[in-house]
Amino acid sequence: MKKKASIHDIARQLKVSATTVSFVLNGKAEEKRISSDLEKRIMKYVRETGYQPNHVAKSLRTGKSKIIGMLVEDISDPFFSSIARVIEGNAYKLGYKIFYSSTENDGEKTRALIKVLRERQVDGYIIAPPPGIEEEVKSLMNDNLPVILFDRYFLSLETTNVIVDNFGGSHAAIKHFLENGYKNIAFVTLDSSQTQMHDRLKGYIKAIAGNKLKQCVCKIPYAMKQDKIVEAIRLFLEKHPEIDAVLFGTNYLAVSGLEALHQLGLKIPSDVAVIGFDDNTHFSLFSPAITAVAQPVQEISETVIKKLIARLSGKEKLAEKGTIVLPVKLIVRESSLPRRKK
Amino acid sequence: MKKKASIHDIARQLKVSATTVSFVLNGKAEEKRISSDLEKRIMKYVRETGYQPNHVAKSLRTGKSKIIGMLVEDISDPFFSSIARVIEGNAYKLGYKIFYSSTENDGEKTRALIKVLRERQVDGYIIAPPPGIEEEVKSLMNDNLPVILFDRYFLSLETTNVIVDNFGGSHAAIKHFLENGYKNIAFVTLDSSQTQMHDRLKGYIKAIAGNKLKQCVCKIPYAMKQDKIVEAIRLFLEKHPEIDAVLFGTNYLAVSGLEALHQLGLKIPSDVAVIGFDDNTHFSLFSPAITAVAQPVQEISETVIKKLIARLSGKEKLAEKGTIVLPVKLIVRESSLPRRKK
DNA sequence: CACATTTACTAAATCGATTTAGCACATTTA
DNA sequence: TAAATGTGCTAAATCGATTTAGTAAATGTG
Repeated sequence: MKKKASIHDIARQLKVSATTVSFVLNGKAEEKRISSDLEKRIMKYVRETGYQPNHVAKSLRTGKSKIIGMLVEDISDPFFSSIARVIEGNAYKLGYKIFYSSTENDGEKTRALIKVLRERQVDGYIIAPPPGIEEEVKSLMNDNLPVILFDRYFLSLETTNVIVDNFGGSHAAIKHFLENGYKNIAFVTLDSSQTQMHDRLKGYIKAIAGNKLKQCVCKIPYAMKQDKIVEAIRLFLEKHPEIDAVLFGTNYLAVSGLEALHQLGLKIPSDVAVIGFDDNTHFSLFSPAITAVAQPVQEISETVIKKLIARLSGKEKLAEKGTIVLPVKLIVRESSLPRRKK
Repeated sequence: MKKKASIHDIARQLKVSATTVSFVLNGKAEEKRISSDLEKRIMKYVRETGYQPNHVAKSLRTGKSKIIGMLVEDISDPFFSSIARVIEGNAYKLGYKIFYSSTENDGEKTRALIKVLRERQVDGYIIAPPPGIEEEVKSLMNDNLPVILFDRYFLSLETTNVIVDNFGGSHAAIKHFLENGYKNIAFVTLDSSQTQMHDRLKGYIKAIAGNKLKQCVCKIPYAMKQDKIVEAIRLFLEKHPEIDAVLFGTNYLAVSGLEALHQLGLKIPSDVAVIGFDDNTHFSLFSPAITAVAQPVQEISETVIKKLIARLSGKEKLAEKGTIVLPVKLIVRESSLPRRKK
């Protein structure tokens, strides 16, 4: 295992100074008045030896890392992983790498992750924050580090946020149920006060209240295991036999809910109609195919990275703080169509 | 934005040397005979000021980063993302962070990613390699860097590999079809010579040949878009109306295949029975539920991280090279049950 | 009491880059 | 011809940690 050549080794071999090599390598040959003759000689040698600068040393000196830290709730959730994927691709083109990790919506773990990212001098942060990390986010901003929050945010902080129209999404879903003749509409959501869930709940309540119907909300505790969720939803449905339609607040609640309906032998949509908040590649393959409020993954990703890069490159105009709300789209499939008469 | 305190600042404040502070911070106080009095004083001060060592500087000096680089084909594929998730969790407990990225099975992109990881001095590599990066992997090994390959590997390299019994998996799937009365069994796979696909194909061929049946293989080119795949499978099925059962070589081929069957109005399993290689959280919710060859995600993840940590901590015994083959499990659901008589 | 050993601590080198300040020589200007 | 300007390059400081090779004082030994 021979150890890697440093810029000094290069300099020694070529009988020039490390300074000169550094200038050439950073494209400052002209600016620093290095003769194009020497420049070529250095470039040639570097190319031939395959010299790779040590970026750790570079980061130490410059304080920059060309790395963006990204914290999502769960990288194995298709919503987050597809966003991560698009962001990674775009960042890559701009010379940035993405370093992502799952928070599991756990404040403690997230604090530790932010600490690690700071230690590594990442240049910017993209976070779908769990509850209770306001202080850490504020501290990042105090130190003038670029932070973009997405999916949810903190009302108490003046950050740059990229979210979707959660209120409008669930409101439209309920309206769609009503138009198709459903009247006893339940909302199965998380017991969470995070903005995205809060807004979805408000959209539901507004639509229900506006039509003088009865609210019926099932709140699933956070971090419950999949099989427990199925059980909880089953019990909820058994307790409320009048329910003829259900809006599920998240992707995985919908999946668990479908399982619960299956266990109860309830047919979709003739017994109970279903809509999921957040679409899923597979919803169209279910039978019946599941209606969903689709979030614009591509647009979310592009907006997030655009905002972050604007901050990183000092384009203050584009980088203004505030909340960007992207539209959602109700994708109507079989699971919410009018019921056949029994 | 005040700049962060360095170890020298701490030392200056306490009127001791940076050396001493470093020793204390690294738990070497006793070994280096720092009086427990001074040790406490330093620890107290560090705690109170919230001093955070600069890990970039630390990495530069020690050559270690406590970061593991992980390259998967596609982080939004549930197979890879769930493995990433488990590995991340385990590594975290051992003081390592995971830095993962998607290769898109593209050699060029992967080479670039490996380069970045090397520049950042990651301590170890976990790679699901795309074709054609033998040289890079060899180079990592030459430099004595720990590398674990998983999901697929290179026959030409003596690496540590963690894979599943691909041959056995598809062999068992075909056997299951035969036992349920299917005779014209097709295999829809990728046009790839990577080991995992190769072995799955061999398992199919062996089972078919052993029973004197006719082979019928459909090879989908790599990197084809989802809708094109659906079309290709549809054409394949139309061209071979005799097919009464299909084994799909990967998760996403199965999903596309189901869509193709749907478009052709073919019923599962009465017209065509189906098995997917690689299970999916949603397969049990499809109707009919889809039979699948399930890979032991948890076990793969644990084996990978165990092997890597063994190498990192110098436990040579545990860290021996070679290929670990984990068993797969055929999860029988409705899509492969005996057909009702027409 | 002289010498060896132990204790408690530190100065300075090092990792590999970037960057500031400036040197020596050539050329232009007044 | 002396001063000013331009050209081409480099020495040394710096980023913030770790680590080697010590030193001075206290204690132990015969």
